[in-house]
Amino acid sequence: MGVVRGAYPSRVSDAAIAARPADAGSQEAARPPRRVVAHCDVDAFYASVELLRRPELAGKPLVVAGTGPRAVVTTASYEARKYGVDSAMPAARARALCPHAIFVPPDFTAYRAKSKEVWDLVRERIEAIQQVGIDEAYLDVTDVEKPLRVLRALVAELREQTGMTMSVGVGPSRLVAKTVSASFKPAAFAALSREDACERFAGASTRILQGVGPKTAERLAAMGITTVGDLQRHEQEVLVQRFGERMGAYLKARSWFYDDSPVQAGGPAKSRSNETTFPQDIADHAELESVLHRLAEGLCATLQRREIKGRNVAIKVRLDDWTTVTRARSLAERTNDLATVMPVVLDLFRVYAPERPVRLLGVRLAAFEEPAQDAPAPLAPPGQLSLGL
DNA sequence: TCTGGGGTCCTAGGACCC
DNA sequence: TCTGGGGTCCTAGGACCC
Repeated sequence: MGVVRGAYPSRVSDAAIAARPADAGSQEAARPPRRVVAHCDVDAFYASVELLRRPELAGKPLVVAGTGPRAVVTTASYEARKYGVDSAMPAARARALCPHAIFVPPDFTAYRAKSKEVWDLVRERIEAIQQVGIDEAYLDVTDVEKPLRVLRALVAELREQTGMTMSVGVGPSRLVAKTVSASFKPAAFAALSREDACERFAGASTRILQGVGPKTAERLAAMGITTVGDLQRHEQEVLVQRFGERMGAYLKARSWFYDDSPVQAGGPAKSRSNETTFPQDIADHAELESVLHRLAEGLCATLQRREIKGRNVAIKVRLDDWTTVTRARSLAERTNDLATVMPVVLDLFRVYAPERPVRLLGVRLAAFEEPAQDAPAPLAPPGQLSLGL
């Protein structure tokens, strides 16, 4: 049952989506081709997986969260969200807000398995897919005939075969598609043009724009810009002054929902890390060093399993006052060997030698690529290029 | 009853080379 | 002797996303 959620638009037609600007004799060759992009987002993914396993919990507020004193909420069911519980909130606060909620520790193995089920099925239908995390993906359905019909069928099939409910937003860009699905979920199915999005979301907080996080929203608010409409009306010059050339232009473009970023599958990972937050801060360096050993061991095991080696070793230290420090060193050779990595980790830690209690430690390996051996040839021999004139 | 873990990208400054 | 300007590589911090 492809229910249209969110008040707008009550019905979108494939004909309207397919309509393209007349490109007859196109003098305006610069106009980018019109695209149709969908953003697909599984509703309350972790909580939904838990509900499948325990159907007796259906309709009850469910919170997936760790158990430690510093745990945060990973996902809350929509019943729990009614009480103000939301992702990334400290679990203790969630408990205070909704004491009768059922709290379940996360089971990432199960979520990964269900995620594979979901996206394998989507991939069978749609070629151009960019998965983002475990429960989201962008689809480029420009070349799909009757894209909305196909997407509706996909949503129905997904529900039938996997038990998951997917929200879908459609638009001419990833930005519009994402904003639509996020605004109308759960069980969203809606499409908006760029112009519609500009109108529809003009009164909404700047935070709904992907790319505007808490810090940027705060800086904007200090300038009197709290809504997307405020941002639309603001001089780009002023934005550029405050945020720099690039970010200023980016913010202005976002407010008018201009976005030409392509839907493209991400390449191989660029870094891997392993980090942990302690239930209580640790001041003892010997104890901290043994944690580093455990983290490096786990990281190296992962890299060995995946047959990846890195040249850049880094540690991360978060102090009790929340200051976060990173220290990194590049090696001559790529490695995933604990006997090579660990002395570097220890040296970085001992040179930094935190003077306050530590709440988090992390170890990271990066620079996986073979140093570019097939780099493009220089335009001219270096000798000629160098001191020209 | 403060703030997880795993990532990506951007910026800025310094070293070094030509 | 002093001058100018790029490149690249590297480190550190920060914002953002799921």
